[in-house]
Amino acid sequence: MPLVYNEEDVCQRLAEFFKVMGDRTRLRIVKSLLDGELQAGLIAEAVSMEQSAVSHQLRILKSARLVRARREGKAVFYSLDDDHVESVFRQGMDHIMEQ
Amino acid sequence: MPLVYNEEDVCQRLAEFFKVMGDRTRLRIVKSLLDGELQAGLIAEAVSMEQSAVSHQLRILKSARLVRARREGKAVFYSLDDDHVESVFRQGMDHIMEQ
DNA sequence: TGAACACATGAACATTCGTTCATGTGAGGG
DNA sequence: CCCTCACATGAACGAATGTTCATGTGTTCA
Repeated sequence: MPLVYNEEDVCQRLAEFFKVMGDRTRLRIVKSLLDGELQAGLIAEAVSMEQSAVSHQLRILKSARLVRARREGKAVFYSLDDDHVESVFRQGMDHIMEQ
Repeated sequence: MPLVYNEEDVCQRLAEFFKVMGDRTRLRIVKSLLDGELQAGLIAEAVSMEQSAVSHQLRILKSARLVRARREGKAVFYSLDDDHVESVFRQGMDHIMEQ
């Protein structure tokens, strides 16, 4: 894997990242994780959605490295993967609040 | 228009914003505008795409207030609408460059 | 006014996406 | 072992998305 990506690859990968952020359900999940890790079931409760739908979205968030999972017995805990996710979330808020 | 939005609305509007950022073509357009305004035709040239396709995407970017347009004679010049667009772009880069 | 240029827009099409429903998997308790 | 709990996954369906092709709009200049 090269250290420097060409413009095409960068925009492609960046687009994939933002595409994952570009869904209301996934953003509500991310939002529910801003204060720390949460058990999968509680996330579903927090966003008032079916467990299955949330699980599908968690899978997408995990594949894109926006969240990470940790198993503890029967439960699985999810948390934001790195600080940039929160940064982007908040910068986006700043943008939509403007004007 | 209220000053404070409820969580649902925020995530909805935020998702719409990121959805617009979540396309390779549009990101390449945004990228081409990082250094300042550019004539529509030159943007199409910069991203090596048909004028029509770029125009459609510019429309979407403009509706979402990511870019703004300025007409000067026959030409139309586009530029990023506010600094948050660039901030989000760069924060996104930081994220995908990590690891 | 009419031709040329720069750009916008509408229809149509293939593709992608998110949800639901049904079922699968893995861990713990009895 | 078998049942239950917590979560994951696959198929399928309707909805949304991005491009192309054809055409429309608006501005300049002869």
